[in-house]
Amino acid sequence: MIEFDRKAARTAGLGLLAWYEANKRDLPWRRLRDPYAIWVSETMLQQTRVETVIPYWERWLTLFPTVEALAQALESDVLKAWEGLGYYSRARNLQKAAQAVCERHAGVVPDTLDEMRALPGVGPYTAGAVLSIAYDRDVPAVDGNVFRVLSRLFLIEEDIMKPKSRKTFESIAAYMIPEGRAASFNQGLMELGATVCIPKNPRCHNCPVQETCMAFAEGVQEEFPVKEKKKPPRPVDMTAALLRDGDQLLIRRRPDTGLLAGLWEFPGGERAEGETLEQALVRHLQEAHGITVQPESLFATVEHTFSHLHWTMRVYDCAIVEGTVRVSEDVRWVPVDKLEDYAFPVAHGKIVKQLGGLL
DNA sequence: AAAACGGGGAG
DNA sequence: CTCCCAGTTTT
Repeated sequence: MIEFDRKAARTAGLGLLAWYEANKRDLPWRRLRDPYAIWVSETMLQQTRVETVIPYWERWLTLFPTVEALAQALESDVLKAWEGLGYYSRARNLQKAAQAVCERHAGVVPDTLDEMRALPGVGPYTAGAVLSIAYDRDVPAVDGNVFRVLSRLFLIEEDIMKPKSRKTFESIAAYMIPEGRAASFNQGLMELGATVCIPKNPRCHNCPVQETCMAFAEGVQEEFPVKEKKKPPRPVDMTAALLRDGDQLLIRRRPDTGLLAGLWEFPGGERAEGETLEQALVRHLQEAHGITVQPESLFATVEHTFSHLHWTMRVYDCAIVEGTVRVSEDVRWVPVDKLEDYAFPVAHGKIVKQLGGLL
């Protein structure tokens, strides 16, 4: 099984709890006990910093104050409210989950691990976080901060990138929970990781559990957690077309699955092997919209890095030399000053920003 | 087990 | 520039 110092774990659990109660940050979702509001905050906080989330969370609770409101909202409004937060499946899943909660649980966020886990977008972390914080259940909530803090406290050398190591950390975290106090303990563990036990240059001098930290005792806190290196983003040459009709520009909605699902963009696509950028653009517009275009001038170059790929997107001012665009629900001519009504990924939003003096 | 899935902030 | 963050889903 897992080896760790049980006595040290209990001591650290209590120390962390006391430290959190005395030092917790005043975050807006900590002022409420509404399970829905907490669930929304936990979903937004996935891979996203607190400071980034706060304004989104406040706007979200105004737009969609209840599970019912979210369930009944237009998906386009949901995506617009999420615009810029990234990982858009979180927003789509959150709405689907809200609809499931209305159908299966009469609009009440479930209070059991199994029922929470059954909702789309709710994994082991979010289920544990909502159950402990909103319903005071003594279950662990293990995120990146917890991996880091516990790996240092107990000198755990397992690679945190491997799925199986989650169980190790959940077991330790579960053991450390002071009975009935998981809400504060779990948040304390994460708070310590976010403010003191940080990845680089951890502030061990004002750590409440320095006494029981094995990594600090050996001066190796910077070496933890053990994490395998991930591959660099793959470079992709992307093209996009500015097609004009009077004061209007052509935009289209991306497919419901895959990268940036459901967001709007300027038409174009990846350059294939052995193709020039202009050839790629002409091919994509022909294939997708049945028109032949002529790239006339380079309007802008936009760089954007995702976790797994890097776009260099060339945006061309184009003329349609043959055919007519078939408009639909997902392909529209939109006046420049109405573009802000649509949810764009950041890369295409950069294009919108540069459109100012165009028309 | 590995890859896909965004975006921004810190050093 | 590199690394990393209150992760989940799909392959």
